[in-house]
Amino acid sequence: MKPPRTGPPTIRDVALAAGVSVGTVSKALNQTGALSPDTRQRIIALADTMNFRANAMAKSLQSGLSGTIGLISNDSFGRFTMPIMQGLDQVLAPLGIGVLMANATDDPQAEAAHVRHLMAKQVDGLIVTARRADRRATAHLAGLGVPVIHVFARGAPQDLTFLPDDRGGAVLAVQHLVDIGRRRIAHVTGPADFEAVRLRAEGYAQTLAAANLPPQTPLHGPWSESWGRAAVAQLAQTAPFPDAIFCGNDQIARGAADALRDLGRDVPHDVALVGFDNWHVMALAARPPLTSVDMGLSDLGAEAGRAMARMIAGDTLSGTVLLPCRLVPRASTAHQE
Amino acid sequence: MKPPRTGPPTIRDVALAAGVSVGTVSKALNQTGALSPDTRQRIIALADTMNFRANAMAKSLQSGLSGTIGLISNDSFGRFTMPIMQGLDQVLAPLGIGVLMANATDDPQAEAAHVRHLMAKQVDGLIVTARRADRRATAHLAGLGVPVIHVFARGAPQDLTFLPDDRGGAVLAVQHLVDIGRRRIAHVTGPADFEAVRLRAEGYAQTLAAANLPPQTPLHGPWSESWGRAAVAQLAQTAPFPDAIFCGNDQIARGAADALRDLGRDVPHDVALVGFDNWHVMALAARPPLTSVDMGLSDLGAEAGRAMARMIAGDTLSGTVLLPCRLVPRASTAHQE
DNA sequence: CTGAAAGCGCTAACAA
DNA sequence: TTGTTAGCGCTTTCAG
Repeated sequence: MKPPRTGPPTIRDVALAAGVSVGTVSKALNQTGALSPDTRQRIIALADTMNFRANAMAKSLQSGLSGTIGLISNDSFGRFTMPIMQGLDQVLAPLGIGVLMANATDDPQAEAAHVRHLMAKQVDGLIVTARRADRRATAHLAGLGVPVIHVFARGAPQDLTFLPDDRGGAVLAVQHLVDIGRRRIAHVTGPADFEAVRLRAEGYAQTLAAANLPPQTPLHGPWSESWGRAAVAQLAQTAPFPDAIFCGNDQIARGAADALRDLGRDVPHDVALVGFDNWHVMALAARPPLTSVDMGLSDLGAEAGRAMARMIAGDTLSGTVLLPCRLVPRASTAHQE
Repeated sequence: MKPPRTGPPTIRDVALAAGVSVGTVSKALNQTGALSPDTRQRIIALADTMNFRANAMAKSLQSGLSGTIGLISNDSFGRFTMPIMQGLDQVLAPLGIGVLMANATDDPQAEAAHVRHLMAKQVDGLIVTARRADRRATAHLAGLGVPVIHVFARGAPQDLTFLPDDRGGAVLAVQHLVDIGRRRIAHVTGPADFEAVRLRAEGYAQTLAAANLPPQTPLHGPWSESWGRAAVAQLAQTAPFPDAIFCGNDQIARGAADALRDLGRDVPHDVALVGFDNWHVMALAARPPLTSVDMGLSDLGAEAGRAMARMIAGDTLSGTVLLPCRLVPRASTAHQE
């Protein structure tokens, strides 16, 4: 006398209950094969009342697809990763694809271990995100046998990469400053070895040139508020003082705003300010709230998700896709009467 | 003539190459069964050179365990979730357990959908994190058939919950202020409907009482910098002005620091400041850098991971575990000569 | 000490 | 239109 089966109902239980074979149930539930409409309906209804859920592991073993992808990132604060993850999940969850996270560090050794762990879990694809210094080492990502997509940080050239259009974002920002009548527009930004920094500086220079305005040499420093403050102090020593500053990120912009207030310069009246990232905790808390460039990270994630789904289905995609940025105007560039 | 097998090597390939049976390979690789030491070694070595990785899906189907758990959170910025995730992954990855993420919102409907998605992926357990308003609705988490652990936010009473010791953290903070000689210690904090807010207020009151100092009614407001500034303005209207403020989080503390500077009050000389969260982007960027209470979120995650591993193995755990907070002293309470 | 065989839950030919 | 059967890759009795 075998113990009365326990646990969730299997396809067998449904077949038994419906008085048909397992194969028939499978066909009914998957909308495949040729079945009389009413057996199909009957089985579907029955499965539903029995609360039957097909065992994902069995399906996976059968199909060779785990139905999960790996997301590997080295952005420990999650400031960039979370929005990307959100966009990703939003398109992948409805497709029945799950996202396995692995927090890597900058240690390539540890990162390789994470990749191994994810591969051992049989992920159907890998999304690689990173704080973006320049192109990162990706040796351990070669020949994995699954699609690899890079988001927000450039990866190996043969892989598909999604990036925000940094140059375009800078154009948006600087053109906005030009449009509100600013003429002496400075650029205070991050370390020069970031590709994004170079691209934004290009967008800055090119927009000024198009407007026949004098470009200024970008000021490079760390991505911090204190650098923003220091940069303003530096700017204050050389006349004429700018009437606008395009900042490389919101932290720098916020530091600049604080320093300008300490100097008695009004933002936006004396100096208009634009940041980058549209990081709400910074942009909204700053005094005044910062106009900023939004990189649309969740869109980036969503696009990567769609591409991943296609690649899992067999398409082969590669190259670099730039997604547009969006300007979010706030008080730091508000029109003055 | 069948096509020459492709794809990763299976246990069959190893068995063939080793000239033994599949069962033997399984035993060798899993350190189970009774095998002669040298066949075991030989097989292990061979599998290694063949770069054999046991198919996780087949193992899962066999064991009934997917080797993944779900992490569901509604903290869209990831500020609280990421450190928890990190601790979790740190203990779970070496155990071969992956973490599937689902970004819920506050919408219970959507959250239920996420839970269904995770359950469909056959997760072996569920970790629930949240921005913590009070005990959240958890109806959709009942009777899932897998262990559920709540981290950082209180869940259903029958589930295991890991929380930071908010009251203890507050005691640490206020005692520190007492120790550096402050006597008029105010408390500016978040909305009163957060359990954490109530607990911290209790710790505050109890520490003052123990030191024979006059307690002040906590000032409640949103978790924002602007509330920190507003609260200082409010405090400024009632003499005597405090010589220390214990703030409910780092954003409030930072707002307070800014407002105090605008008022010409020196921090820490005139007013010492302690924040909560030890959120680096706030605590370090503030002027001066903030002394803060660290909730040890990654420890919380690590503990939850260990507990989850035990529960998956069959242990049944429940109740609420409080983990200690840690005070991180910085310039905002620095000793003055 | 090792091999053979059953079976985890499901899908997909192929038969009936 | 439906049932039967052979696996997917692995573990685990049970024989030998």
